Amino acid sequence: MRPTTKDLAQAAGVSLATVDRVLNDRSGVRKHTVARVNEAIEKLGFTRNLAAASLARGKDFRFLFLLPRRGDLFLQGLMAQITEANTAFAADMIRAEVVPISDDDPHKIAQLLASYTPERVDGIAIMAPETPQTRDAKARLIERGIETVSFISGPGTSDDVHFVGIDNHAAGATAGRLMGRFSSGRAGKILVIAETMLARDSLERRLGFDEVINADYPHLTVLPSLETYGDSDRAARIISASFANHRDIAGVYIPSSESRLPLTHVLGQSVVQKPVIIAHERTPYSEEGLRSHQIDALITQDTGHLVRSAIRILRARCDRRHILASQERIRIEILLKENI
Amino acid sequence: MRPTTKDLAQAAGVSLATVDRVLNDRSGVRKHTVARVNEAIEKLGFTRNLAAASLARGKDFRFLFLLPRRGDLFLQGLMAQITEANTAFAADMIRAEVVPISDDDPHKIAQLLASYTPERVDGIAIMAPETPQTRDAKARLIERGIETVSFISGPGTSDDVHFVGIDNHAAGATAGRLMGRFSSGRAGKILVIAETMLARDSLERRLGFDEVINADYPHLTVLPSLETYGDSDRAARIISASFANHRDIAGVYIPSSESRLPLTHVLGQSVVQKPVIIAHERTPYSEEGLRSHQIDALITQDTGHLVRSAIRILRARCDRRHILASQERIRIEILLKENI
DNA sequence: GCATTTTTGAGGTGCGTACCTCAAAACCAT
DNA sequence: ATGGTTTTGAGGTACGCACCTCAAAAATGC
Repeated sequence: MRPTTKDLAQAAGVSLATVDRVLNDRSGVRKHTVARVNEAIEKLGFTRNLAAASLARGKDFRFLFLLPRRGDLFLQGLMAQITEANTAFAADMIRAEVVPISDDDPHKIAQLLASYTPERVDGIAIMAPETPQTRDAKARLIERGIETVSFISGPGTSDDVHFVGIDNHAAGATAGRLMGRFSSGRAGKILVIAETMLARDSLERRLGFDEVINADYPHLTVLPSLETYGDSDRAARIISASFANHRDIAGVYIPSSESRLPLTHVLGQSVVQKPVIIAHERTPYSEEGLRSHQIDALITQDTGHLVRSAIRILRARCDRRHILASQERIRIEILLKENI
Repeated sequence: MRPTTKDLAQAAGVSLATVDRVLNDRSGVRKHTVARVNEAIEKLGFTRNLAAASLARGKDFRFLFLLPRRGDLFLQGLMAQITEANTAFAADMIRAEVVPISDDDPHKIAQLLASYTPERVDGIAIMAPETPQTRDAKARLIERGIETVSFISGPGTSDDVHFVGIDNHAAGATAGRLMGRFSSGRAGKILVIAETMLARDSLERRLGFDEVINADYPHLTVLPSLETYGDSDRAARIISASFANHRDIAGVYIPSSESRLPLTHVLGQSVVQKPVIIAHERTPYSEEGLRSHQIDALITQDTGHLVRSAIRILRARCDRRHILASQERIRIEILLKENI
């Protein structure tokens, strides 16, 4: 049978109360005694029974996901995953809710963060660009005892908060490698179409992409990024112009998570030879594009994994429990038609 | 606050004892009453507090992983993951142990399975080819109340047991697609080197591989599979012979999880143009091959995910709890140097 | 309507931990 | 040694549920 706190107390020659004080590092125990208890923990291989602990604590956890308000397919998928995770984690006394934010207004976000109290919220996953304002607000949240993780949107330089997401530079490099290898030595231009290059993710992806293309595929030239700003008319105009200017477009790379708008306009162009098309994120639209051979490859991150990982990390930090790093690492996935 | 069994009893107008009988479907409750309780569950949105339940039950779970005795790098990695999972799941009262088996002796495996009793073992993950003997043995295990899952090695036709692993046909097809696209229109032969084609995984992968190559890359010809039987001398001989016979080897595909042996001999050949090399599974060796550009792509499955998924499924089935399918789906991953 | 069977209620115990109180013991400086 | 402070012990309650017993109530068969 597994050792309990009683066994621990006996082995360490102290009382249950003292064991409890050590386990939940409460004050009022001499260093010497703490050491004795810890030795006993080692010796017996004691592991806290989390079931009993969370039962005794009688606490339930409330986590928030602060997500950009604009509801593209990727974000919709993300929200669906949060709903699903909610039912899955219900048994663990965990609820997760989505809070829509305007990710372009750091001041407002900081204000929102400042409004949360530990009584109502235990942890927050934030998908927003890192700014001085939000960084400060996060620091103050932690002081108040609310855990935070950076979600999907780029890792801050601050190491004190976890980041749940992928290395976008590497993701771009992966796209670059595929573009190079898929284009079969054919010389030409590469079109890069983003929603906006102000977004850090797109920027980093482009850097990684360029690095690989420039290093290993000299016959390919990456054109300056086009930005749609989410505007269909504008997208139609600039994409058509690019195809008119360059007769030798060998590939199209779409670093944004929203690929639908740029893709519809790219696919509408008449071309001699179909360019290699690589986009990011799995959505019903992009998946269909892959199936019908319109898209050649997708670089994705598993949204279900992202959500569950964020929740697990927040939960573990609430109990200052150890995190299993290998489980929480989000991988850069490559999707072809065959392994959808 | 979350509703408890007391709230349920009150809402349904029955006693706690009856609620308990319904929840743990014990006998002796009229259909009518069961329905009333279930309605109350719906209405209140009651969820069993698993922490309390598993605490009250006071049970700990013991799961076994029956893995082939031969200890190649892939299996070593798998075992490391089981050890790691063990510490991670300790808090949930779950222990996992590895039992080495000879996967070529169905009779012995069936015998081993027959020796397990529900008192000592709660669930078993079995990595072995499906045979009539093992299938029967599994069925008898389930009758005795021991849960089983098929692990990595091919899904049986029987739907009553879960399968934790990838679709090997699709994995082979993915490899085929990459081979076709990476070989840049260059015509030639494709060498397939397996440990043995008696293994169902290798067979299915090869089928998927051929399907794609034959359909979309007519300039590539897939040669009959070479089998090393894990013998280094034999590998050296047959691989050298193949390279001598065919001057135009454009690619090498290694469907087995053990890629070290075939690869060392392939890399030793002197060739005019380096063939595209695609292998399976991430090991320290194959990872290094990817880094040093010796291997062009790896098709892998996440061993950590495999192990945790098997444990979660066994655990859920012990409590006849619902399984979150999306979390347990093992993906076919593509690894390039950039997204290692 | 009777005896018999089935269903239900009431109540208890225990799981391993958290957290509380109060008193006793050990330690410390003077 | 004295008083004051810190550390420890003993004991309790509570958490939500599983599982048990025994008696009462209800349904059933004849």
